[in-house]
Amino acid sequence: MARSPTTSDVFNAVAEVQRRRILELLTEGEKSVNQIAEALQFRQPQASKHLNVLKEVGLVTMRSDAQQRLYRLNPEGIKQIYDWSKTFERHWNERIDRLEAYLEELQREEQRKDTDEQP
Amino acid sequence: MARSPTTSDVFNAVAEVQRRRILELLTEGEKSVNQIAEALQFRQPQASKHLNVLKEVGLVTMRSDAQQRLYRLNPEGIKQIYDWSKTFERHWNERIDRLEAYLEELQREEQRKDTDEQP
DNA sequence: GACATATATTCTATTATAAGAATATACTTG
DNA sequence: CAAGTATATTCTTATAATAGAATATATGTC
Repeated sequence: MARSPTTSDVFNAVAEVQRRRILELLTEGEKSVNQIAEALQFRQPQASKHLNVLKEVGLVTMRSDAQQRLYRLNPEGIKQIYDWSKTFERHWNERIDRLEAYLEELQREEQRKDTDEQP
Repeated sequence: MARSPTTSDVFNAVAEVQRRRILELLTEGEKSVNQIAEALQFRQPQASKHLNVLKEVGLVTMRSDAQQRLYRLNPEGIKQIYDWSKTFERHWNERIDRLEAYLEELQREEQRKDTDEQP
């Protein structure tokens, strides 16, 4: 079995760094294919291909204006990734909690040492 | 040029749905390779291979206990994905704001119609 | 050391890119 | 309709991955 197609879901679509760059660029607002290609330094066909993948998984929407195709970020798609990653949130928070608890413990030890040295 | 290796970063690593399932399972706590394989219904070699990818990108850590290899979730890796997706947060919030504004506008229109019908 | 348990590695077959080059399509304007 | 502009599609090449099967490695026990 081969790897899942890039169009199978948002996770596969954003695995490609160039497509993440497109999404980041589109936070500035709607852009044409050529604007995207120029800004990110790739050739027009590559821009079209990547945009098509993003469109298929719903990460962008497209509208036509004369010859131009204007692509716009569809944030709902990225929210899927956000929601999934957020389900792990308590795990890294717990880690930070444990680290903070450890640091506080160190401080208490330091203080105890200081007061012990007093007499 | 081919697709980036699955070990190139966390985004490529979690593109595979089976690896996401492993991460979700590991939220329950540290587990051995066989426990993971059994819980997720894949064969031992596949479990080992997926776990190795996750380890290489830092999404899990491993420790040895006799013959067993115990894998544990490393949430920092998922936080990278969370942080990236979170930079788009204002976009889906704005969308919801616009939707709410639109719904309120509809309601006001309904009310205006109702009062117009009164006389 | 022989045997059992737990895990990792290797090999194969199938599938799927991603970039580049060339070409095709769609729309606009003179 | 011819020429120009903007974008999409096709074809090629090189690379990579996933599952399965078979095998190798490491550790524990008798």
